[in-house]
Formats: sequence, structure tokens, C-alpha cells
Amino acid sequence: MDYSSRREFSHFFGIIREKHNKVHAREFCLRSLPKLAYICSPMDEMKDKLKAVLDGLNEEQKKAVCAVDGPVLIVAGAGSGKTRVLTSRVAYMLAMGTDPSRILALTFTKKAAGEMKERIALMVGARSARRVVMGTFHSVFVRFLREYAGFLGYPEQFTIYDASDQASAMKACIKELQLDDKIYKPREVLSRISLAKNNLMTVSAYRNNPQIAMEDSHSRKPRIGELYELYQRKLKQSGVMDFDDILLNMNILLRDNPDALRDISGRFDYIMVDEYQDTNHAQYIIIRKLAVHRNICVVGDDSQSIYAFRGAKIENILNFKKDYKDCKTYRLERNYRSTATIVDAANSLIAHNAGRIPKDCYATGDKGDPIKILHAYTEGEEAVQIVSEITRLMRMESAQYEDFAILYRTNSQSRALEEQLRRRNIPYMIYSGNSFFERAEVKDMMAYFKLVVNVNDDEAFRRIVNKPARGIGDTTLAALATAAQVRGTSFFKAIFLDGLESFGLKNSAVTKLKAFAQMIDKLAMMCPTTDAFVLAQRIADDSGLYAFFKADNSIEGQSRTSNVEELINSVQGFIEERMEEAADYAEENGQEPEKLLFTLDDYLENVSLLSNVDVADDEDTNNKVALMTVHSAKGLEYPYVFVSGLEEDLFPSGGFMAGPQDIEEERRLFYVALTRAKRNVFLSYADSRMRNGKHNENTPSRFIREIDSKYIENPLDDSAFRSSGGSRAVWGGFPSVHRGSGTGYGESSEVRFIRRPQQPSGLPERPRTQYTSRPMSNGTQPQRPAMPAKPEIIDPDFVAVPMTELFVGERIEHNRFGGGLILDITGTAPEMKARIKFDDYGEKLLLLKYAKLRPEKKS
DNA sequence: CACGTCACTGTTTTT
DNA sequence: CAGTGACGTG
Repeated sequence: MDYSSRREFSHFFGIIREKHNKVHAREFCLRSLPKLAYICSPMDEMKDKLKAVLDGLNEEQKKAVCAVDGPVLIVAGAGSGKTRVLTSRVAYMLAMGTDPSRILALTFTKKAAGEMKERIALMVGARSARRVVMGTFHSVFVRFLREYAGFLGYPEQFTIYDASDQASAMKACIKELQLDDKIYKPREVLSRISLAKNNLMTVSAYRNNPQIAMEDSHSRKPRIGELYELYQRKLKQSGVMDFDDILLNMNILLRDNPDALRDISGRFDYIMVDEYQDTNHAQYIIIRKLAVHRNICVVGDDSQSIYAFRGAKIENILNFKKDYKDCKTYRLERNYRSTATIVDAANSLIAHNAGRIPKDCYATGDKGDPIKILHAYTEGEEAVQIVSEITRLMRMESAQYEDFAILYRTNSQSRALEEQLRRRNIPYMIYSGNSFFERAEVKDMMAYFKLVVNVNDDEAFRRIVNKPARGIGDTTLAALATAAQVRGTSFFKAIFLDGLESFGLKNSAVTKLKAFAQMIDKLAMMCPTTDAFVLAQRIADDSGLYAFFKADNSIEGQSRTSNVEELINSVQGFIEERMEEAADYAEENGQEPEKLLFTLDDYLENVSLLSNVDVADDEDTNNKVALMTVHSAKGLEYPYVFVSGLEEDLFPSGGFMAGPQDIEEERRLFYVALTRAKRNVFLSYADSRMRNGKHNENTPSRFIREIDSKYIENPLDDSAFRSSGGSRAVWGGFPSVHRGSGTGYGESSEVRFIRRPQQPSGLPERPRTQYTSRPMSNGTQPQRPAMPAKPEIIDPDFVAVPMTELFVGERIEHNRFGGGLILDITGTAPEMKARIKFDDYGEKLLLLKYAKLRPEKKS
């Protein structure tokens, strides 16, 4: 049976509904019992409610819940009951009489928002819970942007480009500027633009920034600025935003439209932000602007910051105290999730990172079992071992399938695991790149939806204009594209322009285009007044797409047909869900249920902003092994967690790691992986792994070694890290000393120790390559160094080793923690640690190879 | 214009 | 090993 594919989506909406009903039943009991029990004054009732909210929380949690006014920073370690605190906090505010609609709570995934809503509903009732403005950054902001779309020059029903739409649009831009797509790779250009947008760099800012110009010309892509401009123009012309535009345009709106700022910020008295360590600059500024009342509460854990690659700034949480001087800080350090072994092991790992918020996470649970390591020869065998372990645990500890999660660094690793799970008939569920929505036929259907909602969506147009075949081929489309480009309009509108012959379009081609456009136009006219499900069916029929798939009787054809059917059913599911919500709401308010219409716009908005974990909330999720990337696993927990592929160059991800900040992020990622587990952790690695059709030999990840070996059942000895199989290509010709740069800790500590340069004491270390924000006068590349040519200069450990002899009792200075006194020094070479009592941050144990210490300046 | 074949190239992670 | 793009044939 195929567990992986299309049924993922099938019962999604049905389950949501079921959950709502459950909520209602339980909530009914919870809410009516106290009311029946005593009739008392409103004051007493309030006190009682507040007491109920705080019941069962620990002291620190209670404090964090009650501190509703003013800026609050909650540093919440993994498994410390963060969601509980957040939900209780909302419940507390509501019990105090706050109007729920004046609370804004922002999360990163819909799932997180949904869970919070559900839990709040249990505490205070669905009616209030529903009115809290709670959702992802993107979905909440999209709603604001629709209201003010006109101001920004967008149509109210703007659509949203997904990653492949973006790539395709960028390709068109590159072509239009006649650039070489070997040099200007669409994805690369896009990620550069994405970073710019997340740092609130508009097109003009980008093009006028000399440092950017330097960087781009240095990477031999001087025309990225132009591409950025063209890309933005195209998107606007199409009435389309990409993910980053949602944040950027929100900022532009709040910056340029004082009324909008006043209006939107005036809607809320309290703002809460979850996973604050993962906010990027654009989000940070929006939050700042909206929180005029300063009742802002951010929750996060700097040790779990894993989204730097998409612009997240760990500084946001580190600097919160500076931004809001009077902020109150609460630390949730008590771990309720995992065994002591897991908590301590994770702590021992993360201790290798410098620059953290001081935090002392401790376990409350049992000691638990040590961490097990699975050593395999290939990824296939790795999968076999994992699966055997799962079946063993199910036998021995009567575990259920749903108790297991298999985590990995990259999505492609799921293949081998899947194969093995299928072979052993183990039900599983992959939570990754929306497999359902990524199917060609589903995307086609979605493209029709998008085009009907927004006829100017050129990428949607391009995708389906000739699907099914209408005799509109590449030549015709290219000519139309030129016409649209020259006249500065969308493909759709260009069809109705005069003088198309001059672009090489024959009359017959124009006739075909017009027929297509009229078909779309007719559907588009229906859009605002037609039920989404009805319209979706009309689209499937009128477009001929459904008939086209239906006509194909092959296995694939049948699968395509049923996927399209499923998509259309999901539209119906969506409507029913919303209808029920609306009906409940009306009922609770004692009103007539409003007759509400849900259009295709609503559906599209909902679906385009779904994340990996959102989609997978399905009947089928029940009792299945979960497979996902570590990134997707954030916020989730499982009794048994397998972290697979723990190999150098995979986890930590290899290749382009330029500095310690990259390896630290990888380490945090591994920290996230470990802390997902409640009972048991298994770490697996394979000596050989197939990557892009090639066999790669690997050494075990340094992270395995960084966990204190006392928490590991069968720790690896040093020889395991040296090499595997002996056939590895390492820095040829260099003695083992240099291997460290490529392979982690490939050599014995003595060797490293000897190689460590002894700097004349007192001389501060030459600063490491700094990523300055100003162009350098000598014309050297101010960006990250490219792939290092010589091993000598890139060994991060080598460079980071402290340059002076450290003595107990000496005073030193640390970049982040400031001045401190060395209390003692323990361990040998690479693992040498110093216990330091910092003046402002208290006692900390730092790994010398990462801590950048210098002798304190004499004043 | 549709469909097949061949060569090439890419290596994270995601709202 | 894919997924994509270029090119040729019916």
C-alpha cells in the first residue's frame, strides 16, 4: 500500500472538524461545571478563573503568565512548557477582561497557531479563542495587505508565488535581460533578492548601495540589481507577491501610510510572538511598529535558532533587552519533556556554542536510557537498522508507530528510509515539501484557480495556457510574452491589444488565445459571487483539464485524475470547515447564522501559506511513523527519535561553511533534533551514502563526539572518526593535521595541540575575516571568503584557538559576555574548557576552541 | 506542434 | 539519480 502519497491530504479538513467537535464537548463540561457550582460575584468569578489558569504551572511559568503588561522576554528552553505558558497567558488576559480581538499572537506555522487556539479554546471557550488574532506572520499580514492593497498598487485579490513560480518568473527576467542563466542562476539570484527583501532593502536601496554593487560585481553578477527591479516590476504587473514581499510590503505600508500604521497598530493592545529567535529583520521592524503600546511578549530559545539562512537574526532575541530596557525576563529552564539523559546530553552538545543567553536547562524526568548509536555501511543498511529498532521497540516496550520520528538533514534522505519502511509494511508519513501540492496535475489545477482569481498571474497563465493542448505552443507564447513585455502588461491583457501581428502572432493564434482568455474571463467574473467548490468544479470542467486526465486510462492517468478530484474535494472541505466555524460563532453569539460565501480567493490564500507540517494533519497521521527534516520537527515531540545521516558534510552540512556561525547553527539544529525526544534517542550514520548518483565515503559527524560520552551507550572511539574504510579523499599530500578542516576532528588532539601557534602574550589575535558592511578600499572581496584554496587558513578550530596562555585567576574579556575571571581550566586540547565567572553574566563553562577570549584591557 | 531522446547539472534547510 | 533543457522526428 502506498502510504506516502495522496491520501496525505484526504481527511485533512474532516479531522479538523472532528477536533472542533471534541473541543466543544470538553469545553462544555469545563465551562458549565463551575457555573453550575456556584453563583457568585463577578469579582470572585474572575479570581476563580485566574486561579484556574495558573493552576499546575511552576513559579517561573506563573510569573511569565501574569506579566501581561509591558515588554516581556520569555526564554523558554526546549520542552519547558512554552506553548502552555503562551496559551495560559492569553487565557489570563481574557480572564482579566481583555477583548480577545485585541490580542495578536504570531507564530511561524499554522499548526502552531492552530494548536494554541485549540488549547485556549479548552481554557476559555471557543468563542473567545476564535476571536484572538492568531496566525502565522504571513497569513496575518496578508490580510492586512489585502485591506490596503490599493495603497500599495496591488489588486485586492493578489495571488502568491510559490518557489517554482518565482524561479520561473526569474528565468523569464534573465532571458529578458539577455543574461546567461549559467552565470545568473535563477535560484541564486532569488536567494540574494530574498535576503535583500528580508533586510528591507527595496530595489532602489539595492541598486544604490555601493557595497552591494561591489559584492555583486565581485561574484561576477553585476546585474542582479536590474534583475531585482525587473522581477519586482513583473510581479507587481501580475498582481502577485512572493513570500518575502508579504513582509517587505507590510513594512512599506507601515512606513509610508501613517493612517494604516495607526489603524493596524491600534487594533491590538497585546502582541505575542512565538519563536522569536527565528524572526528576521523585516519581521522585527513590523513587530516594533505594531507594538506602540509596548505590551509585547516574545518567546524563544536562542539555542533553537535554525533559520539564519532565510534571514533570521538571532540578535533579535539577544538584543531584546536592549530594545526594551524595562523588559522583564523570565527563564523557563525546567524540562518536562525528556529524560535527564537526553536533556544533559543536549546540554553537553550545545555547550560547544559560544554566545548564548545563559540558561541552565535541567530535567525533571527519569534518568532514562543512554543514547544509542547505529553504525551502518550504507544508507540502505542504516534504514534497515532503524526499522529493526522500531519493530524491536514496538515488541519490547509496546510502542506504537506514532511514537517514532525519523529525522534527517535533507529531504532526499527520506528515500532509503521509505523504501525500507514500505518493505516491512510499516505505516509512515512524510512531512516534507508538500508532496500533494507539488504534483504536476495538482499544480496545474491550482494554476487555473490562481488565474481565475487573478487573471494577470503570468506564471499561472504560462503553466496552463496549453494544458490540455489548445494549439498554443512555445512560438505563440513567446510572441505573446514579447507583446506583453513591450506594452508593459500581463499576458492575459496583452491578448486583447491591437496590433498583435507586429509581434509575429498569426490570426489563428490570436483566435485560439482569445478563446482561452474568454473562457478564463467568464470564470473570473463568477469568482467574487460563486462558492469556491462550485467554481472549482466549473473550472475543472470548462478548462477541459479534468476530462483530459480522465481520458488517460493508464495507472498514472488514474492517479492524476484522483489527485485532481482530491484537490477539488479539499476545496469543499475547506468551505465546510469555515462554514461550521461561522455557524458556531453565530450560534454562540445568539445570532442568526450569517449566510456566508467562501470564494476561491479564500481557499487559495489558505493553501498558498501552508507549511510542511500543516498539511499533514490527517486521519492517516494516526499511528504512523513520522519522517521529516529536523527543521520541520521544530516544536514537535516524540517518545522515540532517530536522527539519521550523522556524517560530516551532511550533518553538519558541508561545503560552504565559512565560519563558526555556520557550524554553530548546525549544532543548534542538532540540538533541536535531540530535544524532540521524550524517551529515547538513536543516532545513526553510514560510511557510504549515495549522493546525486555518486557514492560518498563519510566520517561520523563531529556532533556525535560532542555529546558527552557518558550519555551514550556505545561511544565511538577515536578511530571511528579518523576515517571509514580508508578510501577517503582528504587533503592530499598534507599531514593529518590539516585533515581537520575537511573532516572535522580527524586527528588526535596531540597533533592539534602541537600545531597551535603560540602567540606572544599580550598581543590580541588578529581579527578573523570580518564580514564588514563597508567596501574595502583595496578592492578585496568584502563578502565571505570563497572556497578556500589552502587548507592552512580555513581550519576554524585552528584559527579560533585562543592566542594567549590562559591562567587561572587571570582576567579576560569575551566578545559577548564582557569581562570575567578564569576560575579553572579543565580537559585536554580540543575539548579544553575554562570556567569563567563573568561580571555580568555569571559563571559559564566555555570551550576554549570556540570562545574568543582576550586579556582584559588595563584601564 | 507534440513527443521522444540525450546531455547536463545540481549538494541543504522553509514561510 | 532526477529534473530540466536542447534538439530531432512524426
